[in-house]
Amino acid sequence: MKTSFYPTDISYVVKDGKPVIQLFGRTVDGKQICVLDAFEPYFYVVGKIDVKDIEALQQDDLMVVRVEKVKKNLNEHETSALKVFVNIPKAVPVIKDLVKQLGVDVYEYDILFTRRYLIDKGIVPLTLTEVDGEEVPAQLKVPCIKAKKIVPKEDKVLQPKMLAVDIETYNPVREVNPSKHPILMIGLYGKDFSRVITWKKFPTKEKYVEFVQSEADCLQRFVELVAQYAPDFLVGYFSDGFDFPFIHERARINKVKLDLGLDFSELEIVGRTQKEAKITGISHIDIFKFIRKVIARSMKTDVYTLDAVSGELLGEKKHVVAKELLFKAWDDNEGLEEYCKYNLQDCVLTYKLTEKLLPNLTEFVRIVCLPPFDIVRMTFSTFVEWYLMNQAVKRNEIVPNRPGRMEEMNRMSDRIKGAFVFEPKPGFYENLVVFDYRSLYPSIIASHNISKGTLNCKCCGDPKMETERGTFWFCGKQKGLFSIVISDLILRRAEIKKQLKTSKDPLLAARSEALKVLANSFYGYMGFPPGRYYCIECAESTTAWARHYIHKAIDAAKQSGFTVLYSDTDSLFVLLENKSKDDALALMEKINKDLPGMMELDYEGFYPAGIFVSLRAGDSGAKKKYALLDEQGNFKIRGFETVRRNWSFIAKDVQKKVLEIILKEHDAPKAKSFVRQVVEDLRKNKIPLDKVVIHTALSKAIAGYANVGPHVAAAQKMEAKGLEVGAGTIIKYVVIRGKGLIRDKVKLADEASQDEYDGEYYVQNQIIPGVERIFAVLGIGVDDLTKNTRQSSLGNF
DNA sequence: TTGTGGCGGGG
DNA sequence: GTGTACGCCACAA
Repeated sequence: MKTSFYPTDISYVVKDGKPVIQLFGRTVDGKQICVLDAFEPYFYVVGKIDVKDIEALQQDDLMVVRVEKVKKNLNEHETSALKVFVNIPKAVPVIKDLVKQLGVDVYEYDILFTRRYLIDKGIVPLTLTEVDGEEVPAQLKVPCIKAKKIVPKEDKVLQPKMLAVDIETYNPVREVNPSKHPILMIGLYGKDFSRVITWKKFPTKEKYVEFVQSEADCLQRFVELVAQYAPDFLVGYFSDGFDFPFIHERARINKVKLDLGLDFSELEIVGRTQKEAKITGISHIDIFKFIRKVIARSMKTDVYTLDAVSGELLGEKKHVVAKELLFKAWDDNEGLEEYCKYNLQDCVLTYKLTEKLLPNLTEFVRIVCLPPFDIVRMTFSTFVEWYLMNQAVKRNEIVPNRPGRMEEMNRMSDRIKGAFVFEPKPGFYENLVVFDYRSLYPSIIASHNISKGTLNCKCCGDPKMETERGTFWFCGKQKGLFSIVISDLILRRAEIKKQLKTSKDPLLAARSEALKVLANSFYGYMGFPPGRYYCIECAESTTAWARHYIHKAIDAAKQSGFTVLYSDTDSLFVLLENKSKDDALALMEKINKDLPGMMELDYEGFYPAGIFVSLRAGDSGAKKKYALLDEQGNFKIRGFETVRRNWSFIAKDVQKKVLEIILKEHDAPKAKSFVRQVVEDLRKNKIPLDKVVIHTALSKAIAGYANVGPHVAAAQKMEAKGLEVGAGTIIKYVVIRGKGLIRDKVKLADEASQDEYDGEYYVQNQIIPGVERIFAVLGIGVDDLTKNTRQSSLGNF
């Protein structure tokens, strides 16, 4: 009988001395199943040795089953190897040590059994798979099929059934302590399903609230409801680090069995430093981990609280309630309904976030070919590595070993020379054109065949590249693994981008993004010390070629009569002066004609005006600090770190307005008089109070601060008023007039009045630092902005 | 400049 | 579990 299903999770058991893979998933008609498949553990041996010597190896009940002679490639060169099969997975590390003692090399002895299975069978989680086999009885919560044959079927993906979970705990002090404090409520949210289980009764009309007798009952009911809902994904926010470890400990204390696993196994917390909560057959997705690792780089926020992340990605926030007073509400049984609402809303947000990011998660699962549980918890280097390993196996390559401790230490001391930066002269410029190399590092790796196995080959030697650590070249006859794999990624992405022009499918967009991110991670991976495919010569060559090509573009621009203003890594800023945009495009064509393979210089844009500022007045470099104005009137601002959260609105407003006047109107005197007006208004307390409020988030508990800065002083005042203040609390304060230290002059925002704020403080510490460097470029000093001289002029520029 | 310790997220 | 763990920042030396 043939069954089509989407695998979601994988594990294995040893039955009658033989390992059996358990592949959990959901069938096309929506039923959960488990597929059982026999699979043999093995590893490779390379070296001169008698097969009989290996066959004889045994230790207790761990033994070699058989040995096969195979043809493989090692570091991209042909070799003969022995494939050593052992009886159970646990035997691999033991037997490989025995083999190693015989003086030969061993490989692929640390690839997890379940992952080995996925690679070898080419099974892609979340993707339609067909199993041929009969149903067999088994001790599981779901029907079991014993596989005769299992193959990937169609390029269709699962819409997983998801359940979000969140807990609230009794928390009288600022400390998380599951051994002392009980769980008060557990929230669940899924499709057409809302529930908050709690064990103190109060009157309510909300249907989602369910009362039970005790904390133990609450935990018990949680287990029942999860089983009833039968999710593919159980989702939480920081649930590896908080919710599940807490639930686990409370269940232990209350003697409740958390047999959530589809094989009746209990929730398991593994790992010392980075905890992971595992449930057999159900994928526990800690969406926080995925967001911080994969999505974070494309987000604006710099804090990853559920509130901030939901706000940005969903436009929805947490339910507002005094969380730190929950223990009191519980003791007095007053206002608990609000906390239930809060609990449920956290689940809703967690659910929606996962729903939104599902295309991204799914694409990483499909590219890297690992279960969602693993993908959510992996870093980029492991993504690249796992992808390479998959490709290596497909190409009959033996996967290199990870470095030993010593080797890794040696690698860590190796630093490579970075990218080329041509620093601009600070100043105001008109009519700039920006070019950049499209995917510079990936395209160099692809075009120059940069790979561990093609490094300094014996058969050819061009072109050579001189680097800091020697002369390197890459084979011109045989394509290397890195280069093949990265070319494939680039081509696949180009194909998807074509499709995206006529389609808005979020899966396609996510796939394109995933491919890009993966390709961009290759360069970093080559210099990643714990990597299996570590190749410092490859990384060094990549940056050396990058410098070569950017210099080439700079030279070509100069030769065509352009003034080169600025260049960093892969981009080039030139001034048009008396030339046209067409001249710039012609220059680009000329440069592109000589580029090898997949390399290409792109026209990034034309900017009517731009300003480059220096780090400090007098400093020559203006690296990565500029503001450009495009033809639509939008700003492109880089490196102005002055616009920060903990600045007052007036400081941000003034900086923005000054850039606008200078770039759009080219009117320095106007910008100057604007600032002077603000300075005067501040000194006369004419700027509204809410514009001078400073917002700062407390990074830790008040007691943790050794020296009391202004925001800490303000926090102390809040505490004195009886408000709960801790890490993460946003402190809003105003600096008022007076003598002494700043911290003695702070007032809470809602207690200060319009006429008492210290205008001079704002001028010196908020306004001036934000615009000082911009004016320095125009030859206008701080005194010109703040001193009370009515007359001072500067010609138009 | 390099090295180390703590913390993020959650309540 | 055929395992090994991050990455950034503040602060010190």
